Amino acid sequence: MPETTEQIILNKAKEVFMQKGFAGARMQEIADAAGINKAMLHYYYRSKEQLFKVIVEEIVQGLIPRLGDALAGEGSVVEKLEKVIRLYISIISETPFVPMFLLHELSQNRTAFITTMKSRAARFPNFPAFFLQVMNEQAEGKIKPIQPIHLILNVMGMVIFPFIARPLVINLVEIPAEQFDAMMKDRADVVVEFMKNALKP
Amino acid sequence: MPETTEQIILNKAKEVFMQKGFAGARMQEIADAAGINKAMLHYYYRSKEQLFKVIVEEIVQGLIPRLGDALAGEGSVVEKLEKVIRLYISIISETPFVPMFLLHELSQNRTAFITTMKSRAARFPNFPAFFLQVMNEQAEGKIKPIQPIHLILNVMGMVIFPFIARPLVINLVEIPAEQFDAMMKDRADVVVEFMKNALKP
DNA sequence: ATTTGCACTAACCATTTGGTTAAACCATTC
DNA sequence: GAATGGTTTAACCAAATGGTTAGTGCAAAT
Repeated sequence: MPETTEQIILNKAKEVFMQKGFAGARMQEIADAAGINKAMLHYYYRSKEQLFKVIVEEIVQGLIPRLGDALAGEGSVVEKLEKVIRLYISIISETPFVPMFLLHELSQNRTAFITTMKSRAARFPNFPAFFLQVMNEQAEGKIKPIQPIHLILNVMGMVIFPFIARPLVINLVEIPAEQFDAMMKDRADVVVEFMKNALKP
Repeated sequence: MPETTEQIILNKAKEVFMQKGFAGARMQEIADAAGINKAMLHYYYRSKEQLFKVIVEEIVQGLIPRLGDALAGEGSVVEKLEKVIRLYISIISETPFVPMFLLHELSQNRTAFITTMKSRAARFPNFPAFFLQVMNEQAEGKIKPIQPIHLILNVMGMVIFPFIARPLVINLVEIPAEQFDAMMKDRADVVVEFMKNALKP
């Protein structure tokens, strides 16, 4: 069964929005990519803003809950962080434009965008509980002392940065794309080990 | 002595471009911010593209050489990385939009932009030499084994990520801006220690 | 005093861009 | 087979946007 026009539009729009951002995306380009008339975009999704919103909701929907799951379950801090690292690197590997897209749009402070994200991210990972666990394990001497927020910034930074810095590494450090991508296969293992070493008391 | 109009334009354009990106920036907005007629922008800088180019050149100029210096001098791997961490966190703290701006524009693959960056970043930090040093110290057992490229991705990720994720943390994790910024004051110390622990053999 | 040349503005222009409309197409229903 | 209703298109529209132009103001040079 072939995709419905509505679906085709959504998929193509996702590609264009993710690579160009809201400001850089053109309705005409989306229509061309979808192989349909520009009027169809408005027929199904009313406006650029609206289409954008639907896409953001979809993306966030598929991203936040899984992070929540990884942090909420059983396991030590190190075990949970390992889960988060492996999970996110594997997700992002399949949709490498997502991080830059979300972070860039977030940095624009478009209230509509932030509202949309908030509504979809309501059940945002249970950070407070995780922060407590970090402090407890530190008190017990199981891991080196570090403020929880810094810890997750460190981990998320190591996980996400390579994906958004890929063009920088490839174009300016001039490492060939294939070599870079090959290297990224080991990335999860490397980050997990780095994190474990850094936390070992 | 008051700033020249040319300078005012450049400064205001820098603000607008850095916060909105090339696609999101409007010539009219720059003109308004500079308190002058839109025609002046073209009088001094010919076109949006041209103005953009000048700004990128300025930004890159003030960024790359200093990284080169930090990596080129004397000192062990850990000492050099500590220098890089402290240097970049202090630079970015004063111009927090720069990383997102550069990374986002880079991700757009606008050839003009990449060419401009390349020409200004020609003397890019002497990475090969640093990579060698890393491998030597590993062979001597001075630091834990890790592929050099992963090591710098880890460090740069920890340094840069917090700045580009600031809106995410503030808006979605709902940590107040002041609290976040206060925390960032310790950031360099935290990252340095994390890195040292992770590399300690 | 007149000319010269740079700085500057108001008004304008052409193109792009998001969005609309009226009509055509086409399968299903009556 | 005519009517119905959702889908699609070509053509169009108004606003926004990057860029231009003709001319004004004004200080320094002649």
